[in-house]
Parts: sequence; structure tokens; C-alpha cells
Amino acid sequence: MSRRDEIVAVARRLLEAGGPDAVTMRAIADELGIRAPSLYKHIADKHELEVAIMADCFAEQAEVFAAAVTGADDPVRAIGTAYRRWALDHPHLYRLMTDGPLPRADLPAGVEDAAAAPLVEAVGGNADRARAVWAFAHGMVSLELAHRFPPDADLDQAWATGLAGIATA
Amino acid sequence: MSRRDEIVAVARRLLEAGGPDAVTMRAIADELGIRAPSLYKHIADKHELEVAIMADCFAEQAEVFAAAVTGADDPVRAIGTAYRRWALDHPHLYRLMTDGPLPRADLPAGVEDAAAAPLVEAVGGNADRARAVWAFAHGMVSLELAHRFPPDADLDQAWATGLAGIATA
DNA sequence: GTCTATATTGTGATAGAC
DNA sequence: GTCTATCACAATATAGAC
Repeated sequence: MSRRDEIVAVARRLLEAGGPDAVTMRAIADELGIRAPSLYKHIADKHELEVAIMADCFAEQAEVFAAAVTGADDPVRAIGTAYRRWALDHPHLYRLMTDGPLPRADLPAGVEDAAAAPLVEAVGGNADRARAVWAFAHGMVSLELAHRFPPDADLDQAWATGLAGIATA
Repeated sequence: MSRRDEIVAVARRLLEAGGPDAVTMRAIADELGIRAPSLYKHIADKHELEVAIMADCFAEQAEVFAAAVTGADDPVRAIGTAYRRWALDHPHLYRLMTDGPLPRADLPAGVEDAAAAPLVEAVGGNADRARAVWAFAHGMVSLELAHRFPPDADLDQAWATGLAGIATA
């Protein structure tokens, strides 16, 4: 594991544990037992770290979603469940990936498509339906992460209602 | 208009125009021709400003959504259109209202419910369906605001597919 | 109700020695 | 590849005079 990879790994761990404010160049360096300025011998700037973390996550999601559809009775439902699980397990990573425009020019080619492929296939290649399902899943997950639903809301039921509707529209 | 109300109005205008980073106590004060510390004679802290802006927005949304359903053939569709319009017209306000937990304890009672009421009624009082529609709309809007859809995506079609599915599930 | 002065805290990043 | 020293900047908020 190169020094650069170690830095990216530490940055990701800090982000997952403490959110964006916890990811400072000083904190990363402390974790590695070095000084902050030394980091710049291995990476150009902070943006490079964010991009590297996103690339990691897309690859991870591609695996998880592909595994979820394999042999599933209801592939859309299975992806929805996996999508929700991943987001709830990694809330800060999820936000990093969805809060703003993707730095597509800096990302390895194909990672975004690889993560989306299982869903596109699950809806039979219908792009509008894939986007609708994605938007629904993203909306459910981000409202849940933001604690915007009332505590007594039955989210499993809302997921079922939404996915069933869109998948069979 | 009290000095406090002027301050809130300026803060909202700055947020709409330049996003969260543009809303500094200095910028607000500059706009009013006074110094930043003077603001604290009228408001306790920055949080109070955010809450006041949110309250404004909920009241505004309640009006807009209620007007949208009035006499509409397809009320869910009408609210969806109005929801999207409001969000696209006020992206930074929309994010302020949806990115994190609501400070419900500090918000005037009922504003949140008033904004949600037209949708709840449009789906016949079915809470699960209301949440599913809301999540879908929120997902569509926030992905659009984050420029996450490809440029050639037909978003009108995705909206139609999603809303039709959920509304008739 | 406004002012000046200041506390406090934080950030990302660079120069240049070793 | 690491270090020390430091730049350059920005933020919210308070104390106390007027």
C-alpha cells in the first residue's frame, strides 16, 4: 500500500467516522504520525482525496448492487434494499457522492456506469424508469438520513409502495 | 419592517443569490450599512436567521402548493410540478430546508404540516403514499439541482413515469 | 443601536532546510 | 519524504465605549 493509498484510506475513515468537518489535512497527518505539509508530497490537494474516495465507493457499490440482483425474485426491490443499506451504513460517503456534481473528468472512466448498470438492467433498459426508481430511492434515503420523516413513519411500507408503483407503471 | 425583519430578509436574499458561503454576518451587515457586531443587538446568533428563513419558506410553499391543487385535474401531478418549480427557482433555500434535520422546536407550530397538507389530501390521506410521492419528488429535484442526471435525460418523462406509478399503486 | 477592538478558532497551502 | 516556520485568509461572537 503506497503512502498515497494510505492517505486516501485515512481520509475515508475520518469522513465516515466524523463527517466532512473531521477531514482536515492536519487530522489526516496526525493519524499517520506525520505533519500536514508532508501530505502534499503525495497528493496535489484536498480535491484529489475526495475524488479518490468517490472512485472507491462507486466500485464498492457496483459490486454490492450486482450481488443483490443475482438470483433475486424481484431485482428492483433487491437493489432498493441494497441501496438503502449501503447509504445507511455510510451516510457521509453517500452524501459526498450525491450532494453535488460529479467530478466526472477526474474520475476513472466507467465507475459511475458500473454502479448504475444493475438497476438499468433490472428495469429492462428503460432509462426513464431507471431514473424514476433511482430518484425515489435517493429521495427516501436522503430524507431518512436527514431525519426528515416522523419517528413513527413506516419507511418499509413507503419503500414498498413507491417501488411497486414505479416498477409496474 | 423591524430591524430584525430587515436582517432576515437580507440574509435570505444573500442565500438565494450566492449560497450558504455568501451568508456571513459581515455580508449581511454590509448590505445594511452597519457593522457585523451590531447585528447581535437584534438577533441571538446565526442559527436564528436560518430558522426564520425556513419559516418563511414553509409558509410560502404552503400557499403555492395549495394554489396548485385548486381545480387541478390531477392534483398529485400539479403538486409535483409546483414542487419542482419552487425548488428550481430557489435552489439554496430548498437545500436549507432539506439537507438536515428540521429545528422543529424553534419553528412556529404548524408550518411544516401546512406545507405538506395539500399533498396528503391529494393522495387521499394515505401516509405511505404521501411519503413515497414526497421522496420521489425530493429525489428528482435534488438530483437535478446537483446536476446528477445526464444532459440528455428527459426529466419530464421520468417525472411522469414516477408519479403515475406511485399515485396509482 | 451603533461603534471599535479583539478573542477565538479554524482552514488549506507553500518555502525551504535537512 | 519529512520537518519547521509561516502565509493568507475567514468565520462567529463578545466587551465595553458612546
